[in-house]
Amino acid sequence: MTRLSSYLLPTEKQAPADAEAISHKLMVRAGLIRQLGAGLWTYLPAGWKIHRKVEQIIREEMDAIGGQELLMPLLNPAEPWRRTGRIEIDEIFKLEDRKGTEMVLAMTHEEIVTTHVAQVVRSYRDLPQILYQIQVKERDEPRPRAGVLRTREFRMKDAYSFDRDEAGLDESYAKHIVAYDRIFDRSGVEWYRVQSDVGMMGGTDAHEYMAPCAAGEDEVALAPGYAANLEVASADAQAVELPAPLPQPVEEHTPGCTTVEDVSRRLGVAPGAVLKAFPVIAEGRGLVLVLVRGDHRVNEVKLRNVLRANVRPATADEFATKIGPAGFIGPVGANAPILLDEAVGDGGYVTGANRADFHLRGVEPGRDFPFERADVRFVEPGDSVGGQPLRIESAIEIGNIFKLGTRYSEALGAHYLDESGRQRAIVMGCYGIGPARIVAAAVEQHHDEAGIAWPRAIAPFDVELVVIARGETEERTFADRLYEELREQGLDVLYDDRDAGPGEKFADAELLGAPLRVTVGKRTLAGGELEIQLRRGRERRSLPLDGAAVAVAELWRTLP
RNA sequence: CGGGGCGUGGCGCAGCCUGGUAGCGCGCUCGCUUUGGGAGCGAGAGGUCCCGGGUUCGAAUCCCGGCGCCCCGACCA
Repeated sequence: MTRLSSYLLPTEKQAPADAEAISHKLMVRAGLIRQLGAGLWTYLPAGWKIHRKVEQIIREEMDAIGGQELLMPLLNPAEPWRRTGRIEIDEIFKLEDRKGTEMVLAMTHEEIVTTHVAQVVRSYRDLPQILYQIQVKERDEPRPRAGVLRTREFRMKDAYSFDRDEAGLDESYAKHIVAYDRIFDRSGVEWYRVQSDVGMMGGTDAHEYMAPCAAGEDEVALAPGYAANLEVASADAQAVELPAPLPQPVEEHTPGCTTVEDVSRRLGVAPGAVLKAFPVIAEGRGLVLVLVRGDHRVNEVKLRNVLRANVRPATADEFATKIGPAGFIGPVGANAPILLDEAVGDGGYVTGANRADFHLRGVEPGRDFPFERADVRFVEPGDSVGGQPLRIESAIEIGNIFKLGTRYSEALGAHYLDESGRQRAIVMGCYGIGPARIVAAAVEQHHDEAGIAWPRAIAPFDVELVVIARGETEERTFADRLYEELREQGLDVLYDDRDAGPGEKFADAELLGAPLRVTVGKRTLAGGELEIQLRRGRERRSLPLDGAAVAVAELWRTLP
């Protein structure tokens, strides 16, 4: 029974002054969410309905691949977090109980689920397992932002797979791909599954699910048949025109030219014909000189993965003696290993001369300096993959899947005995989805100047029924009956029975964004036709009064 | 963590510079009128001006300290 006259749906004409993201503005204006503090949001009834619809889709698809739902405490003893070393993470909320025992608020549940599995699983016969929950997570984010997109408390579907070996993990991983593809398809958002960084934590494979939209915090590189997080994306660079080769490097006076732009202009060569020198300190390895084309940028995530070590830019002091003065450094004569980006083709380049106010022309990799080659640059729009042009879009990360391996099982003693009686570590995967981000992404992707246009599957209501009449009138009697008939058709109907004018009702209906609006007024009864508005595109249609409820239900089933 | 901005009825804002009755629009309550795209008239309710301290006869306003929130960047296991 959802009559708007008695339903808590506080809509606003004006967005909160401090809101920036569209989903933030519209979700507040539509009466779905209210803020309590930085990164802390209450879901009001209609907003919570949407969230629950998304959760239900997730449940159904997780169950379909054999996932078993459980529930683990949010409040955790610190001990398992200490055993995996993650107690050190700044984002973890830490507290003490009255006895002074250290506790943490879980930001995810690898430690806890693995602790239980370690206690319970003994034999290879107990594996594999897929366990999941939909539970609150707490993260002390340095900067919560954009409404519900990045919060300090949020619900997350987190799943964990436990397998006998890598082959088993591959199967569990593949199952999650099936489930996730279906979840995001059913939710009605546009999404891409992209390769992502596995990080330094021993993971072997990882993908993220990305929903393109302006408010996104991530960037994805997309080409037909290719999708990757910008952090790890690879592509073929556009060719660059190089000057004619020289028999040996020639020094040029370039006073004050410390940027690629300065140098390329002064020497009259394309920025891509200059080599950008980027000295870094690799943990446990020391100074490395990274070279990329002047029109490219060094990607520190790829660099870290290539060097298998944490990397930071070197300071001028750290490279002054081994290489040269800041602003004029280059590979020729550098006393440091050189990593040359794969996009640097054969030919003569301009590089720093390792002498203040001078550059070298005609420097050829190999002939003039030794190097190792690696792919360490960011891809750029206009690069290509398999001959197809690459584009870069911002996106919201709505899910991720990750092959963990044995990092947690080893730290927490999750072992089993195999067929030959040998003790082995359980091989794990973890799989997350943020339902709130699906909701926000749906708003970002599906809205217009009037408000939200929900995908049918996650809309707060299937139909909003608007009656234009006050008091006991013929229209209202008709609308009351139609309301019941629509409900009998299985539709979830919001009935705007308020004593308000038509303009206000229409505006609120379009703001809230149910896929269909049905209007009953004088005009309806006089004309013998019911007016229907499809929210997407605000297209209007008419249906005969006779059998209207059935026709509305049929129309609803055809919507995206 | 670096940079910037903002805290005044439910929402959006003015007032602050130059100290002296807290104001506007929307919303809310009551009455009458109005009813197919955010109505009209009239009468009302509602504010510790973020908090603490200081200056002053007097502080929303000036000074000091704190807190909160937002945006950009860094970070995001």
